[in-house]
Amino acid sequence: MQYKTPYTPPTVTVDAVMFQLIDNALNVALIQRSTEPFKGEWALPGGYAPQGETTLQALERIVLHKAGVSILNDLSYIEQLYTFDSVARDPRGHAVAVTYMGCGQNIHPDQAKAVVTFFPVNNLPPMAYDHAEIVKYAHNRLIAKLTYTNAVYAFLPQYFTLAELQTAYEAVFGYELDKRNFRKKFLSLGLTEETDQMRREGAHRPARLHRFKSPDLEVLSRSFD
Amino acid sequence: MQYKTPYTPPTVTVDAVMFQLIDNALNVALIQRSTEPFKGEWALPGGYAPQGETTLQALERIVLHKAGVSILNDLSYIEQLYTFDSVARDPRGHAVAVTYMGCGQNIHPDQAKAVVTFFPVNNLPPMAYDHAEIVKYAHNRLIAKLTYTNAVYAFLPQYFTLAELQTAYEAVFGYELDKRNFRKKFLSLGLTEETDQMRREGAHRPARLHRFKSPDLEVLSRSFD
DNA sequence: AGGATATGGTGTATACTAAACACTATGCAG
DNA sequence: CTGCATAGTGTTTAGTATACACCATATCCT
Repeated sequence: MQYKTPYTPPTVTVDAVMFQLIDNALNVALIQRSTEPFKGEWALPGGYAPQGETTLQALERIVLHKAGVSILNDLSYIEQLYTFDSVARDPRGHAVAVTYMGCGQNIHPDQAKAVVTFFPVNNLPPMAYDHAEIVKYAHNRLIAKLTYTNAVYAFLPQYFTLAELQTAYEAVFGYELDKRNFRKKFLSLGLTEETDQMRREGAHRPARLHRFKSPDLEVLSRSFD
Repeated sequence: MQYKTPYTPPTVTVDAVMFQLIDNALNVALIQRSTEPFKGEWALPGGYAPQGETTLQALERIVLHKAGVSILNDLSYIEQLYTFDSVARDPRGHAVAVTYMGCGQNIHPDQAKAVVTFFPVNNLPPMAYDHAEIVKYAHNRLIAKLTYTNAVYAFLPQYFTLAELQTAYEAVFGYELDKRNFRKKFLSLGLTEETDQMRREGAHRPARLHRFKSPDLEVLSRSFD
């Protein structure tokens, strides 16, 4: 298609919403901006996506550089979230932000560059741009994902107890579940299997460790909760 | 963030997947490309999104120009679908495509520019780029939307029969529903109300017309089918 | 006028899923 | 050996989903 004026694309940026459980609470990774605009404020890690790289490739490079986290290696699950493009969202001018959401169970920032800080989703600091809105959107998507897929696996280590599993759901959903009903329903999905290992810790009965049969994302036939 | 080389954004394009029911079948609006690449092939209406316009504004302008359809006026529902950005998807070079999906019940292309053609989703022609994949993705999203929201309204006129309503669900889902169970379940959602109007057509008992109480998209508490 | 036709409209029985709810089991610490 | 802290387990009841068949009624035709 021809334009009278030469075609100028908008700025394209990428941002990552990275979730992790810390102390049984759902947390998000933020960085403190070192430059204007919003210098000193908290923001999602992200940056400019140039020609020739996919947005996911750009995000991997940028988040590794700015936050010391490899979204490909440190996250167990990642998906595109939404593309935010209101003209006013960036004070420097029109920017189209392609956002991604992911979850990990043990995000280890490279200590040399570890400027990333985790905040509980229900106790977030004021954030730059429209990033508070993006985090909220991501949280809603995450709740949906946990109800119709096996995505919880992304928060858990390979071997885990049923109590840990339930806690992961509760942290994401934001409310408590009944232990007996939870186990009955979850186990009936057949996603996991018992192992012969137990976890012994503290002055109480040890817990059996379970693991997922498949490491891949599956859509459930009967959705969960 | 600083780059050694000046920042060059990728090309940003927009595409629309517009659904409509025709003869009780789900159809998609396509146009025949008039220029290379893929000249003569069928494609989703779309084009370049420039700096300074939101992607939705750009889409409205482009689809009106190329297909004679106003997505804002002719569609009852529109939402962002996904952003496709594999580097290889456009033979001219890296393009990021922000796609939208919408539904209408009476899409009237401006006849002077009416180069848009509707194809049934289960009998699509070969399509340019990755557009076949995009349509499939949109169809899956649409099925999901109809199960957990009241989005069917977008396919129906203001006054409709329960048979038409059921047909809309069947056309999107791709399978038939039981009439009695359908009515029981749907009516229990309380989204619609009876009117005192009837539709008389053909040699049989007339059907009562219903209408939606609210014209807005709502997420259902108990999802449908 | 009355019968054929074509679609509109309705109910019940059964199976399954969801929700509420409390006690025993077991390893460790003291 | 007792206390403690978490692990682990079943039943009852209510609600939702599924399967399934017949009567109602306006029109058309003869």
